[in-house]
Amino acid sequence: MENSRETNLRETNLRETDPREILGPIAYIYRTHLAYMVKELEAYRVGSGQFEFLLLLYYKDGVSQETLAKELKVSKATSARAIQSLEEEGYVYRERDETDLRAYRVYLTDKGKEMRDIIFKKLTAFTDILFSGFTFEEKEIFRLLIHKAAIKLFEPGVEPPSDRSDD
Amino acid sequence: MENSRETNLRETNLRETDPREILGPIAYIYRTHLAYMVKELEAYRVGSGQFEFLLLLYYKDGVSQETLAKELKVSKATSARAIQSLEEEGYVYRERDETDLRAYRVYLTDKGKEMRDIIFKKLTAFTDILFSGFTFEEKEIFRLLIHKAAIKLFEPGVEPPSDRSDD
DNA sequence: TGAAAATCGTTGCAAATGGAACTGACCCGA
DNA sequence: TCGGGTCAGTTCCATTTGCAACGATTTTCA
Repeated sequence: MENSRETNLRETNLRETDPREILGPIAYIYRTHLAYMVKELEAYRVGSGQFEFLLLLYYKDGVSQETLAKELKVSKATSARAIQSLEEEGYVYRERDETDLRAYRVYLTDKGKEMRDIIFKKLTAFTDILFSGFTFEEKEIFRLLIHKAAIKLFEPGVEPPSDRSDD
Repeated sequence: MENSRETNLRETNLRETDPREILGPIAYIYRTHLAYMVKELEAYRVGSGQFEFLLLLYYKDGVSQETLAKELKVSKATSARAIQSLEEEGYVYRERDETDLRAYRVYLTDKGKEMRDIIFKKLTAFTDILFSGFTFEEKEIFRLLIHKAAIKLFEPGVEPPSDRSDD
């Protein structure tokens, strides 16, 4: 909002984007995606919230439960229980952080690493449906824009917009 | 989309889009959005899953619980309980469908209609954060693309991709 | 027409989730 | 160094959710 290029456009903000047209599809895709993965990974005893932790570990191995919670935007209680389940199923193991005895470091087991291709195959099958009819450019634009949007939420405390003086 | 301009490009589908880069941000935005709305609507005793039903009723008043469930991609049990809560709080009321005595028709009360501006204000505040730094064109492109993606999931039965012969 | 199948809604049950309280460990400043 | 504040993790409790079974109604079709 601090650059002035946009404000020079003659029809910049005449029409405000309807928030339902953004958040509705996001919720719909999220729920469909979740139900899809639950069903696909049921045979591996990987529950609804758990595969996202595996996905995160695939490129950030050895992080703490709290880090996982923050990156996935779930409570640390949920993170603890998901890791516990994954540990019981043999997908991850935990070691105490030697430099911080409060924290664990969560690592993938061989079994956990073997799930990578399986999970990715399921995810790709889903995004193939999602993106059927998209050109490659459209996929890239979408990827860039949704990333650009999501990182706006990443700082803690974006959510409380103001004092609730509007009611 | 069916034009062949893209297939002439030399590097069309060489790189497959990483599904995590799509579904990760979607889950993150969804959870942040949900937590945000729960907190903002707590004072009105509108729970986490309930405001989405109100949003749907704002442009589809008088539909059945099952229709609401399908449009929001939740179970009909969840839909029934959400409507029950909204009814107890005085936001909606139900009438039996005269032509189908199994079904209800869910209508907004005056109190429910009054919530519209409040909910929209909260939603807009959230999308303002989400879209801060977006040009108007980017917002529109994003809106179009996410809608285009979501409707791919709308047909029942898209999720089961095939027989599970991959494990 | 009449029985089987499908549809709408409800409820019991199990799983997932967040908030808050709690324990143990770390950190910072007087 | 020691005491309060912070942080990682766990657990209790309440809420939310989906699935499956069920009752009541409607639809289908032979």
